[in-house]
Amino acid sequence: MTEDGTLTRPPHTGVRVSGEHPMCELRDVLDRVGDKWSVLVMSLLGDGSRRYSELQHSIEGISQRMLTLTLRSLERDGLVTRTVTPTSPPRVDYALTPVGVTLSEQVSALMRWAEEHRGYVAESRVRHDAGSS
Amino acid sequence: MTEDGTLTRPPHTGVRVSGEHPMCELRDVLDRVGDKWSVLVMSLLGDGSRRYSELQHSIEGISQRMLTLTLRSLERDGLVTRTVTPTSPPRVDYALTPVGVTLSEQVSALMRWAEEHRGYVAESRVRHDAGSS
DNA sequence: CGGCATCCCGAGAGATACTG
DNA sequence: CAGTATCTCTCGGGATGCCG
Repeated sequence: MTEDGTLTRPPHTGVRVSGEHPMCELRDVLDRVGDKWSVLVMSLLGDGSRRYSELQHSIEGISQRMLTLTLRSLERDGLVTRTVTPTSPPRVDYALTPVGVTLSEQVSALMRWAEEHRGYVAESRVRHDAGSS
Repeated sequence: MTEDGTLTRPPHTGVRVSGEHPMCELRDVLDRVGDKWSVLVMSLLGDGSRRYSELQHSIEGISQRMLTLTLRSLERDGLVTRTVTPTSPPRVDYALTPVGVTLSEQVSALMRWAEEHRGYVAESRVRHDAGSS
């Protein structure tokens, strides 16, 4: 994310894999999925729409700045919608779009993988760290 | 990754989602998947084992440092194996473990998602950027 | 060939303060 | 309440140089 508020993905170092795979578009998705806050937000919105403040309090440790930046980015990509209800005090609700739902389902698949293999990974680490003591 | 060479995921700011979801283990996976180089390496190893130098030349733009760090990290997590053949000159081959293969399959699923929806995301961005001119 | 050690820089995360 | 603006500082990661 750039300083000026726009969320244009900056200078990918022009990565290119041998077999001419379409890695570029994959990177966009991976940047999304790899983003700490995006995933947490999408995970919460998977259970239904939430207000800004609900998100802020549900996600322990996120700053206002990062929450806003994350939501703007998700909105820009058409993954979440932002609905303003101009009451007083104002109310803003966020929800996943249909496409956003499909991505969050992919993330769920990844969560399942994580749960299935977390023991294995943990053991591997212990074993590895013990060996190279 | 820490300075001293260990790859212990440092100070996660103690993220915790409302409903006591097991986000912690998910983060490990997402850090893996979100990592630019890890994914590229696993993608290449998905086609069979590779030598260090093959990986380095196949992945345009990766530095020695990053390739080594990435491989060590993947090895530590039990996702790739490192096989040294002490010939002269020495030869080192890397390959996915069975569990590594299952993760790379998840990544493939994500790639499919990316291809299916990349047009949508691109359009959303254009539309959004046009609107908020 | 296949690394590790060192120096260095800039993007990006957090904290804080202000606004419609 | 729901943001924007600014300032600071960490640390990911590139470049370079040396070892087994």
